[in-house]
Amino acid sequence: MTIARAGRRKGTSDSRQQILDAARSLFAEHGYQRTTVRMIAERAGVDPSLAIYFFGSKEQLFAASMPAPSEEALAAPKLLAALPRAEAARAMSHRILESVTSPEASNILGMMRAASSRPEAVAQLREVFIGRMMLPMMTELGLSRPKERAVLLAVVVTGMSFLHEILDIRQEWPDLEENAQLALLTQTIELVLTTDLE
Amino acid sequence: MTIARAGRRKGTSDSRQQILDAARSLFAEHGYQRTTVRMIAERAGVDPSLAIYFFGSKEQLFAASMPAPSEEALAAPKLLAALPRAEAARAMSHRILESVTSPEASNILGMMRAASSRPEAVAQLREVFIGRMMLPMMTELGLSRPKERAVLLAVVVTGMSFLHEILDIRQEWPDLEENAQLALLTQTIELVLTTDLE
DNA sequence: CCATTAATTGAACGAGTGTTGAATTAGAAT
DNA sequence: ATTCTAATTCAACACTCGTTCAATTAATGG
Repeated sequence: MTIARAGRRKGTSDSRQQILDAARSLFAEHGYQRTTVRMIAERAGVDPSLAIYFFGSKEQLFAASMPAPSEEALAAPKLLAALPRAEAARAMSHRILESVTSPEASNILGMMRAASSRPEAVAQLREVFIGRMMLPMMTELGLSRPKERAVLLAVVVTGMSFLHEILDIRQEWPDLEENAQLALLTQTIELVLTTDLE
Repeated sequence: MTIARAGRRKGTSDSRQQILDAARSLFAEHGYQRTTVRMIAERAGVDPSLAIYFFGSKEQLFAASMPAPSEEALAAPKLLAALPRAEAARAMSHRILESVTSPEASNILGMMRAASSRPEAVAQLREVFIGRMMLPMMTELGLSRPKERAVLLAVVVTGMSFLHEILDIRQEWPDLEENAQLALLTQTIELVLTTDLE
């Protein structure tokens, strides 16, 4: 067992990216405060000071680790726009339930939780979550009042994920099956899509 | 300006309650981690060690400071049950928007946020929020599948408050007026109340 | 009145935090 | 080759936090 000596490593290094990945997952998992620079460094297999060396501070590392929306998520609006409206609602609710249920795909929602008590981080997240994900869906679908609809859709999504991830509704109500969730979620989304906002 | 000397004060003291109040508001405002015992003590006008003396630890103080649902909230189900269903939906959405908008009434939702990264605190909050507030409403209204409806209602409420408190949707979309919010919220709640869950 | 207990402060401890500086090694540039 | 810069570790600093301990003052019970 050789301990790592100081100095630059041979060849090219992906330490920077590994720190970024570790930070992203840990922030999403434990929130900002509970995640320490030392934890991030350990998961990245690196010295804590290296993270600071690369990003300047924990604060800036957090900002840099905010997830950009996946290409898949950015492509979704155009795909959905091709479908008839009822189909679009069903597809969206499927996608939402998926992104809420699957543990790795919930990066953005984990980040929302991480940012929830940090006013500085909120604007950036709002831009990503609503501005780049929800709003494009609404405009691409050609709906009236897209901003309002985007916000209301975000209400459903965040509420769903909050209850799912954080309050873990499944543990106490296992008989609330996904089918029932999906059914009502679909209707709710359809409502957001179709309601005439005077 | 006389500085406070050690020793018991004359007469009866409400220090314990003041610590509890300070803790409740600060936890709801800043979350668990960002709230320090020293902050609580300062707001309560008291020495930090007194808070520990009374409650044993910050952990136990947090548990003790969890808000019980107000008597008003507990009385709501019976009041709503008297109304026709459409009226009930409107009344509920009003109540929800109110509780989400007013800064002091959002204690429970602030606590949910505070507890969000602390698994130990989650069960207690779920019991209060869903079990004692949402579920009674549904059963009192005599609806089928009250558990599912309670959870779905909670989805709307938490999502609404999350966006309002945390992402502060108003700052970037000031033109999203409360009327539009209220209109769609009412419809969503009505949907939760009336949809036939197969 | 005396002993006990409750309430309160002040000072300090120990653990953990983000961050810095020096030292070391490797690639890049001249 | 030599110089410069980038990457890396290690040790340490300053700070904050939760908590503890001793001291002090007031109420309470016998």
